[in-house]
Amino acid sequence: MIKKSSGRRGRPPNTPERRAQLVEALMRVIARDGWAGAGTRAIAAEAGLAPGLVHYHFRNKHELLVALADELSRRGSARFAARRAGTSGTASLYAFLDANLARGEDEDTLAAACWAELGTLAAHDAPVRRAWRAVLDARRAVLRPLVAEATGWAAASRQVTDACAALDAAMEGYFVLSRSAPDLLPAGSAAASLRAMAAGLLAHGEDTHDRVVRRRARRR
Amino acid sequence: MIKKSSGRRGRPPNTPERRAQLVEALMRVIARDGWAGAGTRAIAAEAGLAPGLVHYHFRNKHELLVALADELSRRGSARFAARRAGTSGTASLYAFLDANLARGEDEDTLAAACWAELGTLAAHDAPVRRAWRAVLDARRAVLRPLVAEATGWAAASRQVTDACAALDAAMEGYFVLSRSAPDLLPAGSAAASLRAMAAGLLAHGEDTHDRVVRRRARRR
Amino acid sequence: MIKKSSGRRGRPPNTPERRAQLVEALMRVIARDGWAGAGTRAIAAEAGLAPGLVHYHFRNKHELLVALADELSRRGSARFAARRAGTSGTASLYAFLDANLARGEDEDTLAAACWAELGTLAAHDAPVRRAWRAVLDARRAVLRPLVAEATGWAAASRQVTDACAALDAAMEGYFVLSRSAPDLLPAGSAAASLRAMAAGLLAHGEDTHDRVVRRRARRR
Amino acid sequence: MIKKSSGRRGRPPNTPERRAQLVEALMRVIARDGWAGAGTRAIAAEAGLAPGLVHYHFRNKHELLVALADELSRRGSARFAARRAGTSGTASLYAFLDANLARGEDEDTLAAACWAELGTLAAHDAPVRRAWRAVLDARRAVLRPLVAEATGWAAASRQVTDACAALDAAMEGYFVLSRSAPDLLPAGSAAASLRAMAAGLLAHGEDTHDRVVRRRARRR
DNA sequence: GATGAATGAGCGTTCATTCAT
DNA sequence: AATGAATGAACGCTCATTCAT
Repeated sequence: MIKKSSGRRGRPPNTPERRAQLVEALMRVIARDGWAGAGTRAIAAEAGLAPGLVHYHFRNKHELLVALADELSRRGSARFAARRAGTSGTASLYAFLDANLARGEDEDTLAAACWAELGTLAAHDAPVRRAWRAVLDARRAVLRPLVAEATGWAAASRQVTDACAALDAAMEGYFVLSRSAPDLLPAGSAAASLRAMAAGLLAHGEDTHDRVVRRRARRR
Repeated sequence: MIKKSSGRRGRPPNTPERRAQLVEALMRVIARDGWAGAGTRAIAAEAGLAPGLVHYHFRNKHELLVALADELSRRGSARFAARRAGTSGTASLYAFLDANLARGEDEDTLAAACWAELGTLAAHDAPVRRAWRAVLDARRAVLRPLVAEATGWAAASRQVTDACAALDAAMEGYFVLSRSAPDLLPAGSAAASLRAMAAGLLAHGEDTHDRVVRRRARRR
Repeated sequence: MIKKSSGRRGRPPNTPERRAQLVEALMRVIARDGWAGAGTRAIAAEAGLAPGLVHYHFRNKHELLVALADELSRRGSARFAARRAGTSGTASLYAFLDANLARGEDEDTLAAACWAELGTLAAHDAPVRRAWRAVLDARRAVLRPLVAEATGWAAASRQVTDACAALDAAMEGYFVLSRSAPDLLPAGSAAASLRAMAAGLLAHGEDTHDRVVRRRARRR
Repeated sequence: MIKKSSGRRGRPPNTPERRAQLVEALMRVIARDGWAGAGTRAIAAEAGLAPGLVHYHFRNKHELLVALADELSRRGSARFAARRAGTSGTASLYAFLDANLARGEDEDTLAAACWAELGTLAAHDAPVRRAWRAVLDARRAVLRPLVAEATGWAAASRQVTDACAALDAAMEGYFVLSRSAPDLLPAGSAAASLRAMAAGLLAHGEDTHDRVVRRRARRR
């Protein structure tokens, strides 16, 4: 039971810190051993806490996973915010992609590994899927206007939707490959290739856009 | 050693059929419940066989997983072979991409789901990684010349390597998303977007290629 | 197929050969891996036969173990018969002890290992105990008159019984130690020490005998 | 590393008690059903505990077995210490033999049965062999000076070594026979016969000793 | 809040035994 | 007689979860 303040007596609640501590430990364990290696005991040990604490501060493992998804979301947003500063148009879009895949000081290997793992876990576990999906949707809410701005298309258009999906997919795939076959990804190639793919998508959408517009014009 | 007599009489072996049957069952179970749900008992039940049979026909679970990787490889090769017939140049490349992602009669949802699962499993399990990687390498051996042919670049060049990696990543990501968030992928968008991204990669490589060539020219 | 003659119709029964073959294989497996390592498949493999044959020629594993006990008994009797030839009195007794423990051409390491294993198995398995006990009783029937002859005591006397038990125990223990701690038994020490222990038993019995006789005399 | 906080509060550990409880249960199960019957579930049931607890308090079954060996060693030492009090020379040696085999208040049937089982297990299982052997060596370290004192021979001499081995073997064998054929061992015969055998060994060694001394004298 | 024991279901695997061919 | 597949119980072990202290 998460008793929040208790007024006077008793010790001060430290549940938020403990939860953060455990989520942090979970990230490290997943990055090292995958979800299969993330038993409650292993997580607690990684956090330097007693095993029983996991279920004291989290109802169950799902909740811990959901908390992890939130943390990943926060980190991603922060990275993007830092990179976006002062950009606009296509540059903003590239800043978004770089925030996810570029090597550098703000690169977050742990988060990438966890995100890849979550993507697969989400397939079979409804609560996890909901949390993972929430993050994805939040990210999409950021990405969509960027694509719209970079192209001039309507944010709700099919072209934008498809391009966003494609970029999501490419990023997801890079996360997976960078864990399971890192030697296939020359350092720095991911961010550059992603920009190139984005460019291809925009150009393609452009063509489609033109065709659609022309077709509509003809109909009149 | 007495040669097991080798006389004819006796029950005829059926291990190949059983192995295929079990691999097939494993695909269905993984597609439905993920690797975490693919216990030996569940696999046997899905195949309609007794639990003990799994370890009668496979030395252990890893071997079953390796057999699955082989099967995925075979299926992928077959799909591509069918789609490639009579094409050349960029069309062959597109045939390759479509073989992996296009909707249609030859689409293989089960295989895609398993492949996504394998990609994550491979990160923490050396034997699985070896099997998975062998498939990836085989696929790369097919993809590389296709990209080279479509662009005129040297097959061993950095541009080709990066483009292949990018296409691998995009496909990988589409597999993940199509399981965990299928509603985000409008039917048919994957194959089209992948072509667009490929085009972007080729154009980008073209630029790089030109720059490299020009730089070399200047050096003289 | 090892079809021997076929007389007329049907094949000639070869169950006795097969049984011998399997018992022989069992001895080797037990000597190498102990009873715990003697699975039916391992036994069949050691014999170069198909797994199913074990239960074709034996009702179950117990029966195989009983057959092993018989075989051990036959071998022991044969070794003693060879060594006894032309001896009498104490020499016969020593021939008996040597037949069980002396190093030499007729030494049977496999049999010794199996006998040690059987001794422990017999404790918890009634059918095995019966077979093992039968062998022990047969051996006792040989040993008792030897002790009686070497000492002049009545074969049915308590002294003889105790001496036989002590010799049985010492032999049993030597079998165990020679497997689990062979380096503690200097080559050749077993047979010599056993003779010395036997001598001690006979002398002790002598004392007891005298005391008993004297006591009886006094009573009159 | 965060030091697990080490605050006082929390459930007090009880692993030592539980381990003792489980070792005790293991002894009973082995005495009743042998090692083959000593599955983790059976042991836990005998101890009145949940099955999972076995592996909570012991890393694995081997560790439990090693703990059993330690316990047997402790019990044997205690019995001997009690019987040895105030004795010297041959009487101490007899006290040692009686501690292992005499009937009486301090007799430990369970321990004897387990020791017999361990002796056979040790043959094929390296970790068990190490534990069993450690006990054997400790016992030998006690026995050797006793024999040396009772005879006046050098503790490191071959005669002493052989005599110790013979006594070890005899005790080992009595343990086996007392389980698998108790009716062959009249109550009380074991301890008496063992003394007699020991006497025989000492006398025999005496002869050998004399012969050796004489031979050396002649050489001069 | 915190600790570490307790619980029991489930996992991969082995195995004696039975059965179809 | 022989072969090799089939069966299901059991094993050692792990784990999320619960609970007493």
